[in-house]
Amino acid sequence: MKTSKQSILRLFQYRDFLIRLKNINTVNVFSDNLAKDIGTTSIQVRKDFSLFRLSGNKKAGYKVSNLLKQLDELLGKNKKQKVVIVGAGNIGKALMQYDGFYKEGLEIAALFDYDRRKYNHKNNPPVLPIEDLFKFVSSNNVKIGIIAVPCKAAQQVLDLMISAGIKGAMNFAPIPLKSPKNFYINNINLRVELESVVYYTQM
Amino acid sequence: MKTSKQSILRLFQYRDFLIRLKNINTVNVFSDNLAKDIGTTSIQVRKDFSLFRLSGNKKAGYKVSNLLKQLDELLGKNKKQKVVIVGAGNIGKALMQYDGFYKEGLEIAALFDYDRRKYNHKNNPPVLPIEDLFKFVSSNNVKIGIIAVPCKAAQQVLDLMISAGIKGAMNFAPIPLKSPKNFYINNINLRVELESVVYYTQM
DNA sequence: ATACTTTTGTGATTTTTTTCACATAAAAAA
DNA sequence: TTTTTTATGTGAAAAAAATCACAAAAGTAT
Repeated sequence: MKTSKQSILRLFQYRDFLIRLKNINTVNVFSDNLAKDIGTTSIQVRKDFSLFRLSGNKKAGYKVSNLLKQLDELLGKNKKQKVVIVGAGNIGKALMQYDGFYKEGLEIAALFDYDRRKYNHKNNPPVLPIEDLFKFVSSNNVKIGIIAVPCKAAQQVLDLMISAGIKGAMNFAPIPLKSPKNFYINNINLRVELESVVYYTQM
Repeated sequence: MKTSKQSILRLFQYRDFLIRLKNINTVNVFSDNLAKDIGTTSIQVRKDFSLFRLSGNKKAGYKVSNLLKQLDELLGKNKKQKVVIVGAGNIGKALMQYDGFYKEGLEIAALFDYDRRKYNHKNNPPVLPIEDLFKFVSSNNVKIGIIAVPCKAAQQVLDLMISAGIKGAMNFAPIPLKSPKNFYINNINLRVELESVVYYTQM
């Protein structure tokens, strides 16, 4: 099958919209509606679906619940995934408190920090000492990590995650990290993102 | 000139690395070093430079300070840019406290919120009532905004920003927003980013 | 029942982005 | 000095992604 990174990202966005539609009891949706919502064209939407063998009904569009079910299957959204966050600063806390994750099968299982003043074993999720990460990750079979620590600690945190058995991470430290080929890392550099807004605004 | 969105984003990343190199007094850099750092190839780096007429020295690579100067010019990093954040929650505060912006000519001029308990006129940057946004933006000539409010308020905030004269925004609300063609909006959907990590980890 | 309209689905085409291949220059070595 | 080695720079080629063009199906109108 000929897939692409771009279309997979869009599938997640379509799914997001479909969930919103389902919540307001919308039954049918057209490729054009999906396109408008995520800011692309209906041709792109249908092409994406075509690549993944997702089909609708001529003239009648797509059934929201049906399409959603197929996307869930395709994107592996039927299994719950545990996630750990390292760094209980503002970004870590923002992600911890974001209740949208849980609905999407993403469970923030725990936060970890170097600063003992931030420990909170009774919170849900708990904030634990970084020393506990290795044990927690292996005994809870966690595969996903989020790095929300300052630059200088980021590589060290990633190495620890890898050694503990984590397979993919989202990194907020604005510095590229080294990881093995079979490890997937998604670098989110908010400064660069903001800088690019400035750039395009000046165009 | 044949440019591309992708290469512009990379130029910002190269620049990031060059700043780090300059800070440790590195004088020369090779395309291969730049490539390794941002996770691409040296061919890509040279191609990017070629597109923007950035040149180095055969066999001796590039002069860090010289390249940085050229990138600053190219990316419009010589002018200071004021930025306002709407939403003084965790994400808003995380961005406010991130001191990396200031060094990059990005000044968080003020935060705005609907919740009066969050107001703090004496803080730097101040946290002001949303009602003050229009006046603040127009009198301070702010062109960039950051939307860090819940979904339901996001479109309203964007409309307000647009009416006040803001030209580009970074949006953290996980819902696509409508804006005119001449407005640049960078949607950051952290949930989708995390979901894609999970997806690629399962591959 | 037939024509018309709307929407999906996809091969073909175009555009964009990345990679290749190699000419060219400069430094280092012989 | 001449050769070799190591980088850059870029047109050409390949790959990836987006768009086009149009067939096909299904609903609506006549």
